Amino acid sequence: MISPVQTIKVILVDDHEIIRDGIKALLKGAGEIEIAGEAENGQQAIEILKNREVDLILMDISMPVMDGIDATKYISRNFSGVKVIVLSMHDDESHIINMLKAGAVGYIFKNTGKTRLIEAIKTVSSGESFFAKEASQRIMEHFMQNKAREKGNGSMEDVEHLTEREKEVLKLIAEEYTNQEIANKLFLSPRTIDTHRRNLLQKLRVKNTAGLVKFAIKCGLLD
Amino acid sequence: MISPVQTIKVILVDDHEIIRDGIKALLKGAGEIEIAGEAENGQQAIEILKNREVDLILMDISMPVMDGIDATKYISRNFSGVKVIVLSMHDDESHIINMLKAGAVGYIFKNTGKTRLIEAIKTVSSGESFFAKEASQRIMEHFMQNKAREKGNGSMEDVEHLTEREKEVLKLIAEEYTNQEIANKLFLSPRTIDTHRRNLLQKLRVKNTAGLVKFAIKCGLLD
DNA sequence: TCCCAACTAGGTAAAAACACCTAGTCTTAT
DNA sequence: ATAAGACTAGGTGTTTTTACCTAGTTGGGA
Repeated sequence: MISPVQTIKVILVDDHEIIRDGIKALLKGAGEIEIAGEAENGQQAIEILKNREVDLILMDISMPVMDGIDATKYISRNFSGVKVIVLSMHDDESHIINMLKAGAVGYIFKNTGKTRLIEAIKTVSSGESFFAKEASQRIMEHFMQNKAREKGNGSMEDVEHLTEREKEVLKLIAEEYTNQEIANKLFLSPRTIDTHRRNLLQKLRVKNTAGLVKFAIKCGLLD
Repeated sequence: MISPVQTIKVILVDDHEIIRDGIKALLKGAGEIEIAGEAENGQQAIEILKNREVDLILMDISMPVMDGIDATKYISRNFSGVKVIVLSMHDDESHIINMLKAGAVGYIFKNTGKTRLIEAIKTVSSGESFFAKEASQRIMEHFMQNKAREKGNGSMEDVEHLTEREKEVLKLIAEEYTNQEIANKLFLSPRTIDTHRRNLLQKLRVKNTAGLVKFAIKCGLLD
């Protein structure tokens, strides 16, 4: 049986010793939390996990050798019992979302107070997730704008300027046919397809086949 | 000045009176939490918001007249200071993700204990988010597998066989870069990119750049 | 009638992609 | 210790795409 006042074994992962010391000082008073180790990068953190029993990791993002994203990705796949809380200075969406995708279940900032930090550790340790205000907001924005993008369309006006023939050619390009093959299908010269192709590149203001295909998909020219 | 022991004004939204009473009983002891109102559906909840000052809403999902998803959507857009915690019986991904998209910043279950409930209210009230264990897991699953679903297409399992480098190159190809440009970005030889490209063509069983781009979009490597 | 836009097609070149090939280094797993 | 896979990169050659030209035909509208 697990005692209800079981200590939470935490390791700190950050390449700045001063920050690690600061966190240690903050957690000194909290009786149920035990600092079970420290690491300067993701690699070292994983080494510790192999040898010690750990409940939770406070993980920085930017670190040499192995950064927090890769480390978290590895840990969440290979040590599924270990929770990762990101302890970051960055509140930009990409960092937050990347850490979420990597498997982090908490995200707090380095200016967080003692009470919040302990609250976060206990919350995550009991299976919930804990995202600080700014992190929450970014996650929300990510979800919302995703939804907005589903119906909104970027440069959709451009499709209006395409002729029927051009749309036909564009569709076949996106279906992986070469100019020669398209010419055969449409009973035209390959040079004609080439001309259509160049006009498409210009009208849609894209660089190459990749851009054409993306546009074709965006306009729903394919199934 | 706002007092540090400001009470949190909460309203309960659920179409079952018994459940509302249960919650009220649970929150009786918590001094800093005040039940500022009750509603049987989203419509009523919004009416209350127009007349009273409210900090937080405990919101059910399935309700007559106006369900929790629509209500939360409206509230998060029109009463941005009001936090919504979902109080649900459902732990399936679609409910959780839909409420997230609607703007909920907390998700707990109806079998949650008193301590957890109060913890959740305080956490959300202070600007953080609070997701119960199962909700966290579903959110993680959603992020991880993300576009990995949509299994109607035969080739989706192919993405598993791509290496990190290959996915990186594929992404850049879809972003309209040439091999030379990709090589410069990654500090590699153009021939290496060429090799990756050919391996991608083979692994994904597509004919050319168009096929690569379509695959990249299909498995969400872009955006 | 005349003009315009769409569609067609060719010349010439360069750049890029595609096709087979080999092969070294490095890490990880057995 | 060995095998396997990832990542790297080169050789050689063909096919395709991209670029910058010109230019003829057609059908519909001013």
